[in-house]
Amino acid sequence: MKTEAATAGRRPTIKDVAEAAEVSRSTASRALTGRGYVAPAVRERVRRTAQTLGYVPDVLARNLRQQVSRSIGVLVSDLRNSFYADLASGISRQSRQRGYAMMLADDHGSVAAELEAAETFVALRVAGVILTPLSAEVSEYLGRHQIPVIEVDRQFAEGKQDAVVVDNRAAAERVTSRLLGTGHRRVALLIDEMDWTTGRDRLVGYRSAFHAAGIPADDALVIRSGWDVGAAQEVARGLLSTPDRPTAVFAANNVLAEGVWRAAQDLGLRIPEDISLVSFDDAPWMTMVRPGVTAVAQDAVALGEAAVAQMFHRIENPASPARTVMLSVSVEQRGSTAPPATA
Amino acid sequence: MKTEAATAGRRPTIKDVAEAAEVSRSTASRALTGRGYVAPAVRERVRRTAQTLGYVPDVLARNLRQQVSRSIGVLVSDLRNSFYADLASGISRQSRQRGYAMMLADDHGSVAAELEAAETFVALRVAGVILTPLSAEVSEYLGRHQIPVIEVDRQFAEGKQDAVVVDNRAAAERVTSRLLGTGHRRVALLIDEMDWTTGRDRLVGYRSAFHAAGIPADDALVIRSGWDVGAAQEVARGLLSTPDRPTAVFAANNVLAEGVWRAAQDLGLRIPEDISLVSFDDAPWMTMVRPGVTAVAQDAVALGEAAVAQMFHRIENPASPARTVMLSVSVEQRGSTAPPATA
DNA sequence: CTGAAAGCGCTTACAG
DNA sequence: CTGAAAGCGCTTACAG
Repeated sequence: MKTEAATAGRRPTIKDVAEAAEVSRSTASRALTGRGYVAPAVRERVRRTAQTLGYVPDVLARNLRQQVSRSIGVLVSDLRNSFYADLASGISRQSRQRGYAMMLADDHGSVAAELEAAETFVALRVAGVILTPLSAEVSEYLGRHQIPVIEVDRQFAEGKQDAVVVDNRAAAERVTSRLLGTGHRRVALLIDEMDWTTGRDRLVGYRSAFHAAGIPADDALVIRSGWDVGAAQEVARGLLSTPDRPTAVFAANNVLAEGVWRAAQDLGLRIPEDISLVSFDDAPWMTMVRPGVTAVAQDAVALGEAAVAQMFHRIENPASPARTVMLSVSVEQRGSTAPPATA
Repeated sequence: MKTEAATAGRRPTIKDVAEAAEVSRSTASRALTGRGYVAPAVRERVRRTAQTLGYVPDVLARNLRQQVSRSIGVLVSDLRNSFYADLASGISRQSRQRGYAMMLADDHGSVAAELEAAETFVALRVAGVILTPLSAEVSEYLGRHQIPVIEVDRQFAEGKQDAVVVDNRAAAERVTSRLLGTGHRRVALLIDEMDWTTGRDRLVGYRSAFHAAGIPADDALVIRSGWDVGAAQEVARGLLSTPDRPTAVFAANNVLAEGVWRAAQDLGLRIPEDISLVSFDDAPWMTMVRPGVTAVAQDAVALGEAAVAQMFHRIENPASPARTVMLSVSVEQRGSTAPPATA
């Protein structure tokens, strides 16, 4: 059974299988897909033939014919950041379980790269896109091309678009309240952006903790930083060098927390005796250092899985209203927080 | 210019563009792809029409017709491990730059999942696959289907298959030699596998350092551990509790190093006074803890980029002999290593 | 129960 | 300079 395909060195197609099994392509297709009738004996013969030829159907061609898509596009900011990597991991596992392949791209923070990746996804006819958006345009663009979009971690068009997020406001309020409750008054917030829902809501939660405690919040303690460790370290060094330095710092994410940690080391400040530290986002190093760093822990893998679930919900109910799924977080209480020395 | 596509709510095809621009599909195609002749005025009209219709060509259909593939498959062990995430990041960036989309899957250590993912890649007709192999079968399987394979980090068929790795032997010898050179005699190797080239070569390097120094190696100091932090921590706790405990531990990867670090903390052992520690693989936490951990640093992003380069080399030179690319590593000397107390 | 024909969205020799 | 026709690999009503 030497087929032409084998001789020519090209991949066998269904035509090769059909010829070798001496049936038509129609029958071969029905035998292999299991859709439509075919005599049991014939089906067996076709399947065996496919097996021996090493035939693997071209699912791209199949999908084209069936006018369906079995892949999803995933677009995150930076795979080297463990938060996004975990997210991708959750999405990957969950989507493969449903028989969908994952196309992954990262935009390394560039709005242009983000849009370019979105265009690629449209051209690839993915069934949907899960992304951590950098701009409002990208979701709009994909929506215009009728591609379901799930925003994860942050949202641009709150309530207009499906999203999977955590309750940033509540979590920020919770950890800030704890600090205030143990006697801290000068609690600084180190933050790198307030344009996204993440930053905005964390700021709001921080402020409402002061309000709830009846303590006036000092806006000078809301410190803006660049987004990388070096920038945060420098800003934190300045903040912690002032005579009336805060007694506690709430870092709005794990990168900023790393900057604060390093700055405290640089200045010889002891944690928590001289300064308490809380991080939004947990990270592996926070349990390695002494003392451990108290952190708001998001389960990024679960976030990814929930995004996939929402995506399929959307695909099955195209007309249902936009939904925002909120996942809970946990606060990992560690040694970096304690009552202030002066209290 | 209300097209049928717009009215029906389906995506515009080249047929819609052609009709709206009042040309044939052939001409529309030539105008949009730039291949083949078309009158300048006509080309402009077609392009404008496509623009206003929001036409995005289906690249899957195009690739089917052209019998080419513009995607690569990537298969790693676990995206949540920063080494693999960095690898994927390098591959992603480099492949998009060449106009290829990346399909990503992770096998979470399961040989069955690995093979399943490989089958999906064949069905998807990827141009090639880059993977961190778990078994010899997967590369064989892909090879049988004429899909170029690049093995990264570890190899199964050394010299028979393209690969991008680091010189594990040389690096392991280098760090072990340094320990011996500063007076250590009882240097343990903590290792989780010796079936892959990674583990095997690190062991060989460790041993040849002893040989080169003329010091007899004690095989009882080669300690086998499970692959996760908990297992390593337990094994290390046993090792460090013995009366004749080693004066230095060389952990064969970053997960094992974390286990050793935690075990030392558990036992109240000071690093480096009581025990020196070296890790193969750097990790963020190693610069956060005090003292920092001396590590062999592999640039995983660069590894990924090199794998993509090798993949395109292979695609362009299908018959060229298998090539193993070896990337250099650096040794990050930090505070966790010092001469032994008794020296 | 099976096969001939059409067609998914695209490109490309080829004829005019 | 342009369009009709064929065909990539597949599936699916439909006729027999």
